[in-house]
Amino acid sequence: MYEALFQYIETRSGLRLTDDERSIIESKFIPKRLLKRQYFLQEGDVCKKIAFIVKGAARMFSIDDKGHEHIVRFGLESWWLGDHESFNLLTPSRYHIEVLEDTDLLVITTVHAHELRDEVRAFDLTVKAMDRQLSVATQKRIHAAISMTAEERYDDLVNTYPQFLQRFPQSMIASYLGISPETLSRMRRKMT
Amino acid sequence: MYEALFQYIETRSGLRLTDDERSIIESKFIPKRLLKRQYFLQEGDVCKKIAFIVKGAARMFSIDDKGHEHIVRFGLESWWLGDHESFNLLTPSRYHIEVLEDTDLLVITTVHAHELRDEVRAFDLTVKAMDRQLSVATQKRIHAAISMTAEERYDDLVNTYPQFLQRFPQSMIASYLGISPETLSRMRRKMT
DNA sequence: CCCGGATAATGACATAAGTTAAAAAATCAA
DNA sequence: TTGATTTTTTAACTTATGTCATTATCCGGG
Repeated sequence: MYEALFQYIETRSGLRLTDDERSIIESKFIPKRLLKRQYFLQEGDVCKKIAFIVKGAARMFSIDDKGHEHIVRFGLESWWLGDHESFNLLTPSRYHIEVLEDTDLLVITTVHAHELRDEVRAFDLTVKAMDRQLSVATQKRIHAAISMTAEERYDDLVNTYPQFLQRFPQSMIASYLGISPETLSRMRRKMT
Repeated sequence: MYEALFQYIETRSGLRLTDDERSIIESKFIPKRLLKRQYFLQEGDVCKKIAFIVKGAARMFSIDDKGHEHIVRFGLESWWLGDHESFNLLTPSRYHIEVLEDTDLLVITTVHAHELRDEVRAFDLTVKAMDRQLSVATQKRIHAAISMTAEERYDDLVNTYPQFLQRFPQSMIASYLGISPETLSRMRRKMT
């Protein structure tokens, strides 16, 4: 269960974890299994935990006043779940986080995460690497949103995250791209 | 010149800087003045430096194959300039960073920034706080892009960054919102 | 294997936003 | 101040995308 996380930390940090450090990590992360359609976070709650996905899939989305869902982020194996905005500002979240398959998580609280960054250098380096990676990915997504047509954004997604097409239904891909499912369906027909 | 930066670090980190630390910081940041329309970074260059804006304004933008400019980010006093993607991945930047007024910067290299994070704890905390703030802001912007109409996005900008309307021409605001200047002009008329 | 619910595709139409071109207004420099 | 340049506004038209309704397809459970 924890093996995937150790692997992840070693790869990201470029450091080898000692047995001691592994125990520390095990003591701070709690395993949790969610069944398909269960929620990790609901709108209005403050996000006080983040989770490493060992196995499974999830989405983070909002619901607007017309009842439409907007997917801000997907999660798959070795990704993290949590609402950065709520987590960092301690404000009620505007989002839901729902797992789309039966999913195994390793959950850690804010406090434990801070402690762990101080106690295990590899973890601190990992978080820094994640922050960098996230800032790259989000900047790309913003650029895509303001400068590309829906078709170009879809192309981009197919190239960047081909696994999304296998794991998520088309209507959710459309929501992630910020277009209606009908538009995505038409685009796909035209492209083949 | 450095006073604004010291202030910024003390506020963000919640720590007081010693005279020693101030000297270290001064030794790593180089002051630089750019005149209106000069570039801090050009497309194709690798971004190896970031800069703190002491006084002035800037924009980071790309140019697509139709010659249209797309503004990804603005910069004002106490903000930072640099392309995260190029900076973190060491790839050639897809963006230009241009100052829009005569601008005073404090510039630091990647290497010096890393050293400084190790040597001055307040600086490390500041960078962490900045990363958090950035992840909040970018998540918000992504959500806005996929879930709001152009009009709602403009409203949001007016509330979140009212100073933008004073400092940047309307055509650049439109570019930042991902709409044509004509559309923004029409929206504004309708709203009054 | 068939049924029923979910997901995707399609068509007709409505609306939002882009494009092009021209005029009006604002800004800047001599 | 004035003339030149840039920015903004406006209008007519095109294109992209959304909406609503309907049909087709897929898929899992009996």
